Amino acid sequence: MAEPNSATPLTEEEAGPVCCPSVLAAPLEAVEAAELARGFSAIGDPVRLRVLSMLAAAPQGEICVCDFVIPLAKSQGTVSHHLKILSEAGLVHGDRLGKWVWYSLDRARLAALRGALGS
Amino acid sequence: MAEPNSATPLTEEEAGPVCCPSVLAAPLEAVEAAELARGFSAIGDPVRLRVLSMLAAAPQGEICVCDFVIPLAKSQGTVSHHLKILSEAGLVHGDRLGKWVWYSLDRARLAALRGALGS
DNA sequence: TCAACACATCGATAGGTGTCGATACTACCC
DNA sequence: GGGTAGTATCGACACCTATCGATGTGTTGA
Repeated sequence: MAEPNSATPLTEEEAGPVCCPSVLAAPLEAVEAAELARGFSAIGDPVRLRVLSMLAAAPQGEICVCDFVIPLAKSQGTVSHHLKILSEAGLVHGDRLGKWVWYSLDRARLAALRGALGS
Repeated sequence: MAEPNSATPLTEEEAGPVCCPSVLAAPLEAVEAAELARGFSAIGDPVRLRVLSMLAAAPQGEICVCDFVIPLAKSQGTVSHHLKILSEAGLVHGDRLGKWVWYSLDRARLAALRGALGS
């Protein structure tokens, strides 16, 4: 377990300053990797991806919880659960307006995850 | 559970042809969402993100399994497990050369996932 | 042929996750 | 204030997943 490789990886300076950790820039430290992994695992679920795509396509930019239930074919509790995960990942935000909570997409956060996957 | 919204989402034609499903293009169908979710859940793990970043930064573009074990601080069996998941997601490829298996990054596949997150 | 090494696979286990139904919380309206 | 409706949370359950150690598989070299 010693013959191959052994070339030293790029240092932080060689790879440029770390603004937003990128998978392609330099070997990720465990902490950076954990942070990014939380974001990607949030979108690593088909229901949550559909939530994001529905929000992205919503003409007025936001959708209330109740209008997710039928299209997603999930119980209201399950929908709320997924929205909470997306919210904690910073991908969506919920605004209470009367009885309803309107969720909207955080495109900047999504772009940040996208940026971590390339240049 | 009926008052808000009810604006019809964009049809497939209005949103353009579907080449590679994108989260931002149009509401994802369950099948498309499941396909994308498999890719994103593959990179939704800190160990696998570190594998990808190590491969991206490798001067010769490939790393053998044995050289992941110490940096990742995981057992050889666990490393092999993660490489299999990445391989099944099409994100890495392994080439056997003698006793060693050299893994390399599939940048096109990574770019495809990146593309699904934006334009 | 046999020993040594690299890698994959297996079995077991602890912890995480998606899901539901039920319940609690919040806001509106009569 | 009480009923109604939308949302969040809880408890329970089945399933998945990350991890390890052990074992199996394939390759090299003596």
